[in-house]
Amino acid sequence: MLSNTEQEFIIHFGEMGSKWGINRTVGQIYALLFLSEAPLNAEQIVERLSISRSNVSMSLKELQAWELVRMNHVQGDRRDYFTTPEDLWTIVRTLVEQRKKREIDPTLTKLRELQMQAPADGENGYAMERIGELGELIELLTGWYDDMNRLETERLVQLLTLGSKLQGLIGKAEGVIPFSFGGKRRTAQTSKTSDGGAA
Amino acid sequence: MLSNTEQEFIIHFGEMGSKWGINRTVGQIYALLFLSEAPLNAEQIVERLSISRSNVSMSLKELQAWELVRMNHVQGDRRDYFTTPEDLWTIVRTLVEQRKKREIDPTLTKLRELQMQAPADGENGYAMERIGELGELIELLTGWYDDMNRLETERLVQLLTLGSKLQGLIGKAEGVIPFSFGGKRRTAQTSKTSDGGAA
DNA sequence: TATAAATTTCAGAAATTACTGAAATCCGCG
DNA sequence: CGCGGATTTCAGTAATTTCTGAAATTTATA
Repeated sequence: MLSNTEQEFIIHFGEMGSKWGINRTVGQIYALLFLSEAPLNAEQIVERLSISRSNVSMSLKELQAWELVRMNHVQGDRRDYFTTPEDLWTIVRTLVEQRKKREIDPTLTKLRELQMQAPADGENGYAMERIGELGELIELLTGWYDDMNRLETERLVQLLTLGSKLQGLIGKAEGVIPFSFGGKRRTAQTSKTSDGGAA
Repeated sequence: MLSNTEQEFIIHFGEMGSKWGINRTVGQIYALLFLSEAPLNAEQIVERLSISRSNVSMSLKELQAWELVRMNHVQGDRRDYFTTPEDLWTIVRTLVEQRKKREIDPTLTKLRELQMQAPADGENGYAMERIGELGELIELLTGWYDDMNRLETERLVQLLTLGSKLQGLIGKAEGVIPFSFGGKRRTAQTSKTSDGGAA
């Protein structure tokens, strides 16, 4: 049924999925749909990947929750069919957006929360400093991401293609550096016999 | 020993780690070191996180393999001490570099390999098309990443801060769009009764 | 080289996560 | 309404991953 190429691709994405915290089956189903021109129904996925019907059902739900797969219907067929978006840029945008939503945003929230509830009067200065720095870094990066995300794909590709050539253009805008990352120094405290300290 | 803030931060990063395919303990150790001004030795980590010595040993090895943690030595002390880099940008660069090396590069290699071994004479045209597209997309993105990575941090921050303001400058460079992502159309084949097809 | 501290290895236990089959639910249509 | 196919749920099992303690190894120095 599946060509050798498809097999290998699917297996690769199954393995890759693991490294991404996505389970193997989910990765494989995604890969299968990605390579498939026509939408597939659950039964077809069962056949092609040799996994149980219930596993397919649950995995598809997961993929839909990530908005990586969408459901279609075919006239005169009660079954649900599934596809991935045809446009790869749509896929990239969704992936980044979802990971941001699930991983970055909650972390930023947590960091700000920790800063709020901190006694403020210097209890554990270094840790608070680091938490603050990390929060600012994340905000810089997500701010930039939001900007990029607003661009239409064509513009985005232009920017990406320019790459470092952009560096030349930089001088023309104000050279404002708002944050001071990299300027913090750590006092390399030697901490001898620190094991028995206040334990 | 650990302040409440540190506790929460560490627990958060343990949980986050899971979503990243990194195990909880590894995430927690990293978080602990990140917040710690002074380098810590294995025994101190054992105490603060209440995990076994062997677990600490293995997790530190993993973190070192990722180059996210480095080993220091203190005069007159035989034990190994560990720290995270003080500069957050160094951390970001390492993270991205490592994930690229472990996840993106092997995938690109696999895609190219599949393209090579494909019968070329149109066996399974659509899948091959998609594999090609995906390869090109990844190359565009990693090419851009390489460019950015070459920039010194100060320049990089400038670029990130400018964000979409850059869009205005774009017109000044040649508006060459080398790839045609998003231009492919899928024949939305209806595939009735496709379940019994060639099975 | 002997010794003692520090670290690593590794086999098995514990915990977590993934997967299945059976039953329940849903849903369009006669 | 009730039939039949499609889908979902879920409890139990399988598989995988994580973690530990004990033993082995490494290493600095006496």
